[in-house]
Amino acid sequence: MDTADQPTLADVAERAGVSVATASRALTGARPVSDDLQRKVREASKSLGYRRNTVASSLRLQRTETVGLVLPRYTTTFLSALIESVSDGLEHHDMSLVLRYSEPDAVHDRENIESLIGRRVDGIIICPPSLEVSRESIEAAGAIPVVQVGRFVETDRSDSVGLDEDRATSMLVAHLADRGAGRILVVGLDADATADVRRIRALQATGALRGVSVSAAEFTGAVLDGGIRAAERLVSEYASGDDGWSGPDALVCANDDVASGVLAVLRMRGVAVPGTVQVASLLDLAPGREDHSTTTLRHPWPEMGREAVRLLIDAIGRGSDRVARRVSLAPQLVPGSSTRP
Amino acid sequence: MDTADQPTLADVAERAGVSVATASRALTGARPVSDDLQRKVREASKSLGYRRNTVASSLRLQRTETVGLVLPRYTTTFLSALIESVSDGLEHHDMSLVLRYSEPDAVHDRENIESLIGRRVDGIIICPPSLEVSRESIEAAGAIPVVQVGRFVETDRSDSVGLDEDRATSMLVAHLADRGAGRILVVGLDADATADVRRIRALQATGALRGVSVSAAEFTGAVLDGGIRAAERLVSEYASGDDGWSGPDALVCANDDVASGVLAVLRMRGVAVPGTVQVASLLDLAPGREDHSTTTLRHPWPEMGREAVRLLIDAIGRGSDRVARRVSLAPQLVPGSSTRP
DNA sequence: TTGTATGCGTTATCAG
DNA sequence: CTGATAACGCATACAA
Repeated sequence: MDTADQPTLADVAERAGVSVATASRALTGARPVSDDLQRKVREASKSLGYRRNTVASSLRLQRTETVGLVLPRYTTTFLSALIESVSDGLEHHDMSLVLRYSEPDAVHDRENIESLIGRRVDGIIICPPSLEVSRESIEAAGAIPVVQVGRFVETDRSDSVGLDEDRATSMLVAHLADRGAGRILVVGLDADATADVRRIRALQATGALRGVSVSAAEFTGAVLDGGIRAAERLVSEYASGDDGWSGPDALVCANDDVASGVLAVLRMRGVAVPGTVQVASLLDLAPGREDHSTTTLRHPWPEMGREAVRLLIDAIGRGSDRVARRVSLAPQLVPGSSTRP
Repeated sequence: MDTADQPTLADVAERAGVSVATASRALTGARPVSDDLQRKVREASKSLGYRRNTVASSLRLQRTETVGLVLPRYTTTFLSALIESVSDGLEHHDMSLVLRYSEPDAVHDRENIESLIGRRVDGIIICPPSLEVSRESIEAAGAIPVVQVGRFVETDRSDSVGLDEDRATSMLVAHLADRGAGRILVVGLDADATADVRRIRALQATGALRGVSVSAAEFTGAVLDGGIRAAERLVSEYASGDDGWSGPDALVCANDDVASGVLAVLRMRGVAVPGTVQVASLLDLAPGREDHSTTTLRHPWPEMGREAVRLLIDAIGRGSDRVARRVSLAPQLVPGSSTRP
């Protein structure tokens, strides 16, 4: 049996006793077809188990109904949330998703883009793996629309969607200030890293508006252990005798991990949280879990994915004359028992 | 400027002063081309920024160098590990990955497959979202090779790769028995669910070989809270006075979450772990984290992805005369402080 | 070794 | 409304 191949439109047409043109029109609905032939074609199609060959169609239409998604290979919950929402969004437009991972390495990144262009994807969504390196990859895309998500590399024409960092910090500072904080210490941000410096400055800026002082603790690492060490230093420095506390009245941690470490130590050493010190985190590491032990900021990855798709579809539709758009999404403040009610 | 289009092979050929055939041969290396023309074509190609149109190529070759990956939409770390490893594996073969999520719903599942067939993917890797529903979807793939991964639906021709469940349970029981356990209680498995019943039976079977009794606690849920409740019942039932314990000397939990709950309660109530009772988990929920607080089994998702790709590539190469292969991978035992050294 | 011509499966154009 | 036919861009059988 050599009929293993999929039936073609010609097969359908023959079976229905019409031309391929009519068969095509009947199936796509691009042009009106008489009810009679319409029915015949549909029947023939069904009885043969015909499925349109997307490859041929793409070649003819110069459009693949496909978008490429390029992600750095951090195995985090964030990125899988992003993948899912992008996949979802595309599905609504009957588009497919081709996925590629990139190392933080120039050539590989570039190859990914090239390969996607070779496949003639209609658009690309990329989370730039490296801020120094990805620009030219992105620009290599040329006429095909690109949307950056999460991270952001300055380019001429690409849209981007990211977190509204200022909003994030101001939400958190406001939350603490509203609950009586007057002296905030930042834990787990590295004053030698550009991105972290920006965050610290942003915290200080909003702090100033609320009359709250914000300073950064020495960097001890942005993981659980770093939180533990930072908290132990705090306790040895500020906890005097029993229940006395001359330290900051609020701690802002880089993420939930750090906050967990901090919380564990403070409580173990008898420092009341949130009574004496409030603790909050800038980044929810496990959006799945709904334990409200720490007040934290949930980054809107699913929403970012949706927005990226929206921008991309729009850009695809609109052709080449566009202006770069940047959309920033606010994080969600998830109150927990580490700050006052 | 209407030259926004990508250059075609014809453009390259013209620029190099050769026929398209020669240009094609020079670039693909399918047939020998004189050094001189070889060079000319390469140059022309580079200077024009030519990139082979994969769509046209696929149509001609009847091969897309693409595989579809269909996943249920559980946002777990497991699946992202799977995606990554599949993506990796495919990359080694210069193949692309098109990703689709499926609901546990028949029509949607079927549509995914149909869409992939329409795109003429060379193969499909699928984690069946529902054991009842996916069979016909899989069989709809017809001539194109399918590999199931993680879950397994009985079909005629599809390969599959999964966890070696028997091996998993026996590893865990052996680990506990080697450390003196003689009476194991299973926590967090549901004696009313088929899959769980099989696990319980498997535990009992290996227990019998080692002279260890295995019974299952009443099902209180397979999450943290379930572990807590189960442990509290145990304590109230078996903890007599101070430090007396007449209960099981080992607990096997459905997953790390349950184990965490159990551990917290036991330690809080003064039951020594692993001194009096050892605790282990059947499923490592956060393979990323390296906290060794619980002895647990790490499921080999990355390896499963690799294996799935291997099977698929092989099946694609081999054509239609194949026999269904099933490969089972052993989990990795990660010792932690909840069992004895 | 190189060139010419054909077809992969669809869709759009242009006549009827 | 319908049909014949010409692309889409590439790779190969066949001829030179």
